[in-house]
Amino acid sequence: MSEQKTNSDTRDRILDVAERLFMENGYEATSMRMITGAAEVNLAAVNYHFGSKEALLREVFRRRLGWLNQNRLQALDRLEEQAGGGPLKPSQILEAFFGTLLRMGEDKALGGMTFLRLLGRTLTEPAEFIRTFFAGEYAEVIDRYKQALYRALPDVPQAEIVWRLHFMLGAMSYAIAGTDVLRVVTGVEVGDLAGERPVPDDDTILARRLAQRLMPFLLGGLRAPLPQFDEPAGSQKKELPTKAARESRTQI
Amino acid sequence: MSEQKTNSDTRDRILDVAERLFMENGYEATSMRMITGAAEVNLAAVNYHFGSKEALLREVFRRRLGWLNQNRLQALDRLEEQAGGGPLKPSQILEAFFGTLLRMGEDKALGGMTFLRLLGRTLTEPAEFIRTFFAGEYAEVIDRYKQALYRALPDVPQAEIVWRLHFMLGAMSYAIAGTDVLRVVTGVEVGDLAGERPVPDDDTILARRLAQRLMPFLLGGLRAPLPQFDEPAGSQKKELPTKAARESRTQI
DNA sequence: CTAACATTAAAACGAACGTTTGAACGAACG
DNA sequence: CGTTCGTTCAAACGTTCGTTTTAATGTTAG
Repeated sequence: MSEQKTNSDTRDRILDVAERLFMENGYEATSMRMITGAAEVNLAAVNYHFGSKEALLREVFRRRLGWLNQNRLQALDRLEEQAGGGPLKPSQILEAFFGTLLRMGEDKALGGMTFLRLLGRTLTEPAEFIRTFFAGEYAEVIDRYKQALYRALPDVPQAEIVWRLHFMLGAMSYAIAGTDVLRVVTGVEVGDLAGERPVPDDDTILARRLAQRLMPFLLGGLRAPLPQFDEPAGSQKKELPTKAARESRTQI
Repeated sequence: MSEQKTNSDTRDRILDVAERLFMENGYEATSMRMITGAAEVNLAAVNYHFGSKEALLREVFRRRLGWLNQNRLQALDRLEEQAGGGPLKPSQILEAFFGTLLRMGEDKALGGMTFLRLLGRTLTEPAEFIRTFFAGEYAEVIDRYKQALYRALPDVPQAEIVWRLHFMLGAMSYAIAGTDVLRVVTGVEVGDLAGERPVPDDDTILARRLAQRLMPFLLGGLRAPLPQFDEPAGSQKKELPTKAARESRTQI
């Protein structure tokens, strides 16, 4: 779906270019002159339209995360409504959370894989203003999904669920960032598929493949057997933080 | 003969401080003046001892990754020897790969959690010289472990294994980076445990907890049911070795 | 002691950074 | 027409960046 972006507008051109360059180089390594140069606008345009470089980055994310998290909440609303008060299946919850995100990767109007990669790389940036911003943007969504998972997995300690949500976010972030040592893999995958028929788009294929591979992995991790704690026998562990810290390596 | 007398003071102090500051601020946002100032050495000392800022970062990693990947290889050697030519268990492989890393987090002499966090955050940095460096440092280890996993999971398509190795690396990187929206979790965990007895160290506890929680998750993800491919044409996408295509790409 | 070498010190380099300024432009409107 | 107002422009601001230079200071061996 060819979307006619109003690229004639200075403001949008800056946002689009900044999104790409921040993804390619990171925030610090991307200068205002690189952005305004590539967008073919005046150097002062960023400060005029957004106020500062930090505010520009925030706006780059806001226009995408707004849509994303809103749709995540709606997806959860829909599921809970059709469940009629009962708990959801973990797979449904993961599909709503991660599927909504990964579907952005297939839609260029929503930023496509460019935004997904930017998001994955920025989530680990240590800059304080970035962390603060993300914390605010994600607060409600994370809380809602955490509650949903608590209800979906009543026998799993809540602390354990939070850890695993943490791990799932990491697996996804890293995978969509796609900067790592295994990068070639995706190339192979896409290459294998390329000659079959009229390809929609390399990034679109990648996004679909990624979703297809990632979701079973996440679900398997989420539902993995719990680590063994030394506890009084027959205890019905609720949320209680386990007392004994095991020195021994986990026997998996 | 000559000892390492020359590397005694200034050089090591720079490395220690750089490790911490790169972790806290990222590579680009950490200036030479911040490093030399905190290390209480002259500004020119970095260029004298290491040549450049890039070379400094490489050396920060080299002194840790050398130990890490060497021990990873040794651990794998040991397992394969005692298996006498047979395949290893996936849990053994993961323990060797991730356990070796996570044990660094408990040992201050090996960099402790500071280095682990730095590693997790740097793995997603887009700078070319960083990616190139990591690719070289990890090449042998990744290849060896990939082969071990292929043999341990003969019924799983190799491409799928690589994807999941990818996901596992992500879950671990993100978890040890510890910058994300769920950051509070670790604080709660550590706090719950703190008053118990003479605490080894907050970071040590965190490293142990992390290993204990992460390993079952990774194993669950690795062994999750395979995704079903709903390919329109043919659909007998059994995904056997696909020999030619696989060898066509050079591994990292 | 002296010569040679390795390290540290202070100062400066040019380049690039994010941001600000003040003028110029162009459409809108009375 | 003149005025206003949102936007764009070229130029410069002061600061900080990584690196280099040159001299001073140990340190070691002949």
